[in-house]
Amino acid sequence: MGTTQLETVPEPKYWHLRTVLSEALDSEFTVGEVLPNERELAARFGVARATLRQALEQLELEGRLHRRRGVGTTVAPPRVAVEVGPEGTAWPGPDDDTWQATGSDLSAPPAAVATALALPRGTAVHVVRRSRVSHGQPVAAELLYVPETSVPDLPASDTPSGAARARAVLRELQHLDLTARNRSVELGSARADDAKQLDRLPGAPVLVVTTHFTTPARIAALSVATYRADTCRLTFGESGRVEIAEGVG
Amino acid sequence: MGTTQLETVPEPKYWHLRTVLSEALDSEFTVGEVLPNERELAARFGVARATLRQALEQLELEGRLHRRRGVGTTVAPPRVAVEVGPEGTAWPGPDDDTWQATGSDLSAPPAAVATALALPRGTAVHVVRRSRVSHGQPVAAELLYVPETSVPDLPASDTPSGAARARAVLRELQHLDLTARNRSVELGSARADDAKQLDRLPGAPVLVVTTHFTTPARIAALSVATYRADTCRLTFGESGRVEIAEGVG
DNA sequence: GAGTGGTCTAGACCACGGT
DNA sequence: CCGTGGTCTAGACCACTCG
Repeated sequence: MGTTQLETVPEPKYWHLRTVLSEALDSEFTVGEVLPNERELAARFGVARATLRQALEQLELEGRLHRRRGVGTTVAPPRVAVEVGPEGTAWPGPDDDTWQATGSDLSAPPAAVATALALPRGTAVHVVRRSRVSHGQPVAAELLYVPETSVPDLPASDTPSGAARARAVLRELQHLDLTARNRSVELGSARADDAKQLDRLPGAPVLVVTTHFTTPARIAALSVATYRADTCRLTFGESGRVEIAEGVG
Repeated sequence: MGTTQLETVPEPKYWHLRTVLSEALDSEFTVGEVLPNERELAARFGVARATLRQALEQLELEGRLHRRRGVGTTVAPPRVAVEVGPEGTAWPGPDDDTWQATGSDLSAPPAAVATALALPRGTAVHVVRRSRVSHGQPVAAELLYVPETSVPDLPASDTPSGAARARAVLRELQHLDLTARNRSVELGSARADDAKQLDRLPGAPVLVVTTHFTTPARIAALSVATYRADTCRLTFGESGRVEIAEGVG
């Protein structure tokens, strides 16, 4: 009878740990500070290392921690606000300040892309690779798919691939009366090449932003941009100025 | 000398497994089909169950699988396109078809919310809880924070909390000339209450959509909506019609 | 080479859904 | 009740960074 509500719902250990660590981060650590190593933390909390790691993974997913092999675990700065809409920064012009073209070639896109562009499977398109940097850190890798019919006046290039070719394609695109439509965001995991470009391991969580660029007549290009989910907050309003996060205080 | 490129970069097992399983899902399984259980799959691939689970977690993160304790692992349908912008569905009116008010009270918001609303810490605000359903499945849980000054004419209620009170607050909000601004999307993990509402476990990955609603004069309300990251694709264009995903074929 | 996080193993037990 | 996925353990070894 005298049961005084003893642990109605026994929370998983890793979840409780996450909470405890989260509060410790708020009150006892500063941005950039290095945490004790995993083996020590596990011992200190009396759990197996795997359990401790499960808690750290959560916090990394939430953008609170930054873990690097061979280095250690550090307290992450607040997420960077990255403007992706409505029609602003992601615009496919040659190097603005945020996007930098890294390469381009002419090849067959994935089947799903061909479908979206209403092209027969296996049709080659221009594939432009760009990378986005913010505050000195790489935040996004983009693949821009441009059907040949969208850039009929592209000059024959002596460099079959590379940044120069990419810029040439982007210049041609600017001649079109483009409208960005059907932007969508979903969670994904970084493929090996994206991961390398974003300085992460394969499988790292990313936010995939898909954008259709249309002319009045047809779909002129398709952009698939993968943003680091741990460090980025994607903003769509007219400014990303208003801050929500603020490490308590 | 005669080294013929033997595994230049030994891929992690779980990543390779993810790829193999992903291809198997494309070619040998149909949506809704139940996979063999984890112990069997692990044995079949000759790996420990933990490793197999790491691969399954990746696929679940990518929205390819659906795992339920006590039931099994099934092939997930393609992600649902959920419209969240620019000014459409997420509008805080009383029950439209997509949002359903579930409750409301007057209480002090988290410090970060108070800051964003430019209120002194500890100031009580109306907190309206809503839930969003799509295709019969819960996809989002929202907390809408409304300062008392935004709804001065709210009638005194005999029900101090509950759906009726929530609808009353939402009705009052409609009297204002609201504009949605500074919408942002970031990755988060579901807190215990959100998780329950979304039929997931605590810590499940979610897409957190933060929206500021402003009048010409000031910030009138703040919405924090958490969407299931595994089942949703958030769309911002004028329609979510154009499909990108299509299980190869 | 020393120290870090990343991967992997082989087991155990628990919580939940259906029968 | 049984079978499922979820949690947890105690170890081992690997890949990486840095002094």
